[in-house]
Amino acid sequence: MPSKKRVTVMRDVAKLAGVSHQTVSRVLNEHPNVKQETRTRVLEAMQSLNYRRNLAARTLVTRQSHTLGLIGFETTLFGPASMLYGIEDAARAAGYLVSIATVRNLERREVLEAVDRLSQHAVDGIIAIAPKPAVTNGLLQAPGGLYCVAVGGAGETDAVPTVRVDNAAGARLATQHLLGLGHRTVHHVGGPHDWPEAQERVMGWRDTLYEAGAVVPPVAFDSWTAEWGYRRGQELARDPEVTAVFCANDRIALGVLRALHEAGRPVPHEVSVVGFDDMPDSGYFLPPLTTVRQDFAELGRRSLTLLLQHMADTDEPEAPAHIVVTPELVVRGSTAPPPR
Amino acid sequence: MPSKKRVTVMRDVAKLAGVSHQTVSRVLNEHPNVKQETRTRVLEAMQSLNYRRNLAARTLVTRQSHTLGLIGFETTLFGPASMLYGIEDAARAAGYLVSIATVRNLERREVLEAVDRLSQHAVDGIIAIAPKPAVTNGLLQAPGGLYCVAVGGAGETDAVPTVRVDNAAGARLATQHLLGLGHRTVHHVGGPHDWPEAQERVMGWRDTLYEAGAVVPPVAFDSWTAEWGYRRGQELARDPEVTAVFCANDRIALGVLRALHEAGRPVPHEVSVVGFDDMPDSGYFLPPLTTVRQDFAELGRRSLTLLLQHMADTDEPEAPAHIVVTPELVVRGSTAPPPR
DNA sequence: ATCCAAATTGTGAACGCTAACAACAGCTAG
DNA sequence: CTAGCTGTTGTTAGCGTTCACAATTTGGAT
Repeated sequence: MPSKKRVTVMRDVAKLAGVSHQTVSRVLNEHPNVKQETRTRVLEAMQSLNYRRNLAARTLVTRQSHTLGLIGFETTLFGPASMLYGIEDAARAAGYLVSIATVRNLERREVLEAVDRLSQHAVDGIIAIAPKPAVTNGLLQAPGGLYCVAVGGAGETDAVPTVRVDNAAGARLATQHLLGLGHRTVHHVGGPHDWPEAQERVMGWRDTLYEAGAVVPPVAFDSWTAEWGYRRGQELARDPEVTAVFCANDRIALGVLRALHEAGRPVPHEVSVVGFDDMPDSGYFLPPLTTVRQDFAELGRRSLTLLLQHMADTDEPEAPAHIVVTPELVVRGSTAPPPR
Repeated sequence: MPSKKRVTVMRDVAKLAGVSHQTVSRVLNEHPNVKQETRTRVLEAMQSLNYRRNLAARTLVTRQSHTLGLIGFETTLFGPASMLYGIEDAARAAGYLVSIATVRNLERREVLEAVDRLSQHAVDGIIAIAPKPAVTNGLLQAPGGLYCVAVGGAGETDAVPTVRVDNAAGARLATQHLLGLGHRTVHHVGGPHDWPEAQERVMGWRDTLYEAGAVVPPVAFDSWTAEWGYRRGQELARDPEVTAVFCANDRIALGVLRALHEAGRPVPHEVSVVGFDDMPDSGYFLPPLTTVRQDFAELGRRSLTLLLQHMADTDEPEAPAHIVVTPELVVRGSTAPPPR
């Protein structure tokens, strides 16, 4: 009963326009050698038949799907979500669709699985949000002819082109800002111990303290969560020597802020706090958070550009490029000179 | 010079296994009538040749891409991002890949464009994060045979299956909680005026006040941002009658919290505040936010289930299903009985 | 042994598109 | 007037699968 609805195909258009299917194809692909008159005739026919090209057929013969793969992790967080947004935006502008494959944990096996899934679907390239080396390494296993780019991790691997933020520079900015305000030293609340990004931030912070001849307090690592910041914040609040805290990200800072407040140590009058990321609402924390801004969307766009560029360089497999984006300090109300 | 790397195809596997290509196909698709022995022989051949099926060819003939489309809006926010996550997770489990098409603003034209893009890529179905009617309407224009589901909007349209949260019920929960604590009435800070979700929350709140015989204060609408909450919070803080504020979402609540704090009106001792959403860090606001929790990931999963189910019901185009998920109240530290 | 049904395998022919080449027009130059 | 170019169009042959059907084998039951 449900009539077999035949969809219009190239041949139908060709017949209506009185040309061969190949000419239709030429019009579709903007081949130069088509007479203006025929072109319009074909276009009209397409219009009136509401023709849409079958991309599967096209992919089959050209081996190009005009689809890009995105391997993501914890895409519910602000950072990754923004990168996804930036990537998708740029991809659409370049005529690509993006397909996503999320990994639940950053194991090599999962990454390989994601690469496999994407490559079966014939993606033309892959961008991986790759905060840990396992991802970058997994990428190397991608079948030949599949271009990959890693974004947002630390800069260890050389084999895959990467786009990343200079975390150490960001940490420097934060630390220098606090030292510049007159703090004797700066404490740090670390992220997860095994994340290169967290490590780089520690290094930038530590180096800055060294150079300034300041005491380097011990660091504790755990996670990226507010809960961790709260826990660690309670400990730091007990130590009257603590007047400045640099947190590995804004969520941790939020927890620290709460802990300090509850311990009766007003921010910024007694203790200054700096975060990292600049999430959308960090400016409305109590007090508004001074933080290091990463432009995630820009990171995403840059990675896409890099991927496309890499895909275009067919013959020259030159050394993979590495783009490093420098973050900037956003000063708000959570930092001030130390008391007295 | 770069040798034309021929990828292994079904015929290669067939030759190595000493069978016809069709038998290979049967093994691949788990057709029952294949002798156990041949099956293993074929599987071994696949393994040793590292064969991957070409999905484009398969799509061409079966007209099924095993890809689902997701139309998203502002995917950088926590809600949409979580839904995306839930959807992707469930989709993978069901053997589907998810392709995304973000729209920058919720206009009909943009939605149509997104549908078109996805349908050209031969997605088998579309899930739209559809907070406004324009999206749902746009979905109706999808070419025949393309199944669509809308998630997360308000429940107006009947033509498309939907999964949504009972916003009115959530607002009721919040309002009743505050009235139950002894507040004479509850003020509300609205979201964007033209979002059905924002409207539903207003209605749930208003109805509850009516039923309790409480005064219904005026509502102001603007956006979902902390900035708006801050602005509106400053106004409310000036009114000593205000002892309870229900915010259309957690971000607004964050702004309100800051405004109240700066105005010297302690929360919850003088003023109680309730949010909506339960974002990951709401429990670490100052004070920890009492809020209405929506399980976004679950919403995503449910929508995927609904879509698959809808796709399976080939013959019976029965009335579109509407799933309504009830949110729950999470009581934290931002609510207390009114002063005195 | 014989025959029928079921199980297993093989053989074209699509699917809708692009690539490669052939064919034909119109034009310029000799 | 003809050779040779350029611009435009048509023809044929895949791309790698699955589908429909035919062919073959197998396994009882007669």
